[in-house]
Amino acid sequence: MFQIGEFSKIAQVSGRLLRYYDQRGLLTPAYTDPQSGYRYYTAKQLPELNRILALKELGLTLDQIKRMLHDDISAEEIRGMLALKKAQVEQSLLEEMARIKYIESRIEQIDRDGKLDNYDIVLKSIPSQKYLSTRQIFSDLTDVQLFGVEMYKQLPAKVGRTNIQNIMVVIHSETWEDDNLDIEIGFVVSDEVGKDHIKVADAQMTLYQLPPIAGMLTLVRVGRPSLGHGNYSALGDWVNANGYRFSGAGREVFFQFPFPDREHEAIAEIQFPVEKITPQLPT
Amino acid sequence: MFQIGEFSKIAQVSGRLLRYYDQRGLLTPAYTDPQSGYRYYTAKQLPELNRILALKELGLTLDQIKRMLHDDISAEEIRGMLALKKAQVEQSLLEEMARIKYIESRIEQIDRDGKLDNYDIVLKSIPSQKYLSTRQIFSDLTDVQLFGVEMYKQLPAKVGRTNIQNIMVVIHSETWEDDNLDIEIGFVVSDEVGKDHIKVADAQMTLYQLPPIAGMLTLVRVGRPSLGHGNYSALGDWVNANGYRFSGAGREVFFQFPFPDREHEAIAEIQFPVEKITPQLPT
DNA sequence: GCTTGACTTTGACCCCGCGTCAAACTTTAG
DNA sequence: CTAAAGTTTGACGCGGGGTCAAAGTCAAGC
Repeated sequence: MFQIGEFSKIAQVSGRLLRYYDQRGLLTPAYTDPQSGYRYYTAKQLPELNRILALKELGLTLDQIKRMLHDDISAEEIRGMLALKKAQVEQSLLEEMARIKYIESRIEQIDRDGKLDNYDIVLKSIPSQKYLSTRQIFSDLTDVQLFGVEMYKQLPAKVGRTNIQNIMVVIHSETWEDDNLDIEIGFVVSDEVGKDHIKVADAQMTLYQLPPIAGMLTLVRVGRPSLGHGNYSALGDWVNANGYRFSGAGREVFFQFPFPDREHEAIAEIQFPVEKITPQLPT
Repeated sequence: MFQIGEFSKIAQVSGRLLRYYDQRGLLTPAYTDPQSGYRYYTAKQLPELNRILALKELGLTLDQIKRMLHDDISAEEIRGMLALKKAQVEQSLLEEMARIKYIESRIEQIDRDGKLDNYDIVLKSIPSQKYLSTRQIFSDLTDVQLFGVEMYKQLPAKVGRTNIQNIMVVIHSETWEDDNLDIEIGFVVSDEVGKDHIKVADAQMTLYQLPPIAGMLTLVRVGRPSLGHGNYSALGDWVNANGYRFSGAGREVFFQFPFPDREHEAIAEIQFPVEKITPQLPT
């Protein structure tokens, strides 16, 4: 019989850990003095403790270990738990590898520019939204801007001021040609809106439900849209560096619309749906 | 100006997180109503929040991020922090890879034997210890056992009962030949022991300080030593599966010495110093 | 102006696996 | 028998918030 201190020296663990495992019901001392509360361990408990430590090393939680030790679980079930744990560790391994590449790309960016970017790229998920929009070929960006102004004038009265959220522009053009822009423009609206055919400045606007998007790469641009060309290339760099690819049309959501007299105050979030290129585990 | 709920929807984060970042001084709302305490955010704070989220994605702590944002830190310092973080992530990547191999080896072991082993292998570090021992060539294991019994009879009186810890046996033989065992046997003793030349049964015992060992692979054997041959091969499997190699002579530390009439109650910890084979990062 | 319902506030507890005190008690060596 | 060494329970802390609860505030519609 060893006192807790002696046992902890033999096993190279702290006394606190032994008390904690007692309290959690993982390793109960062979004898506990009812008067003093002193815990006494035997050498036979050393392998029991080692089993706990070995399972902990595998990354299992103490509750899982407790179940494996006390509830008699079949070898098959234990195998399953280990296989699950292995899959989880492999997953986090992939995430760590992505994190390293991401850190590397930020370091390279500092080496190139001598400072951190003034924008940051964030991967989010976007819930389903209702979108009241029209799709047209615009021959000039100014026309797009004017159409936005017109929407701000007319739509609040038609669908209710409180139902209107942000102007969103979807860029359907594959390439950017200033005089041939295939663009969808409209408002993200709340679920209450039911009317689905509304005219704004000779354009027919229709309402539909956008699907949720699990992986949406976003970047906020502050200031004149025309000054933000570097933003798009930054997104391209990001997908290359982090092992993603674009999986759909990009959008811009305007939190502050670029009204003609206040273009420099515009704030927009550039969004691109992306998907991860299936990664390979190192061998 | 957005209320916290609206802002949290735009940014796809919880309101709790925004309040928490306010409290931690990471992102203070553009305006806080002194009467009601309501927080109001502007669209310009969206990029600020995104910067925080991006840095968090890199694995930095909130305190580190706060310093990067507020204390004006040079790009060079930021680069250093990122490089440090990268090294840390690489380290934990290596550990995860080791963990996966370890889990795999346990799964294979279940597939082979249909159940979990009844022993577990644990890697510890061992502090420096004083060792009072003699090294001899024994022609028979029984002689080793009898010498141990003799030590238990004579040594407590000579160095003090409370100073004696466990019998430890170091196996210097490279190969195991039953009739030619190069073995060191003695007691681990407390630091108080000063006498360094003591005779036990015609053998001269000398005292010296064992160095600490950072990586000691251990396994507890319960029962007759002769029945524990599988233990040694299990240790060999472990080092192969986990990318280590043996780096010195093995030992056995007896928590319950195998006295001739109670061999089946013996409990010993088999110890082998090991070192990690330098691992390679995946590319 | 009032009500109602939606929103927001602060505060507290919870998670995990212990490390690290502190104050009071018990055992052990001499 | 005493002093020193060991042990007990209990509480707080960590990191990054999630998840209530109770109370206060705001905006829309009448």
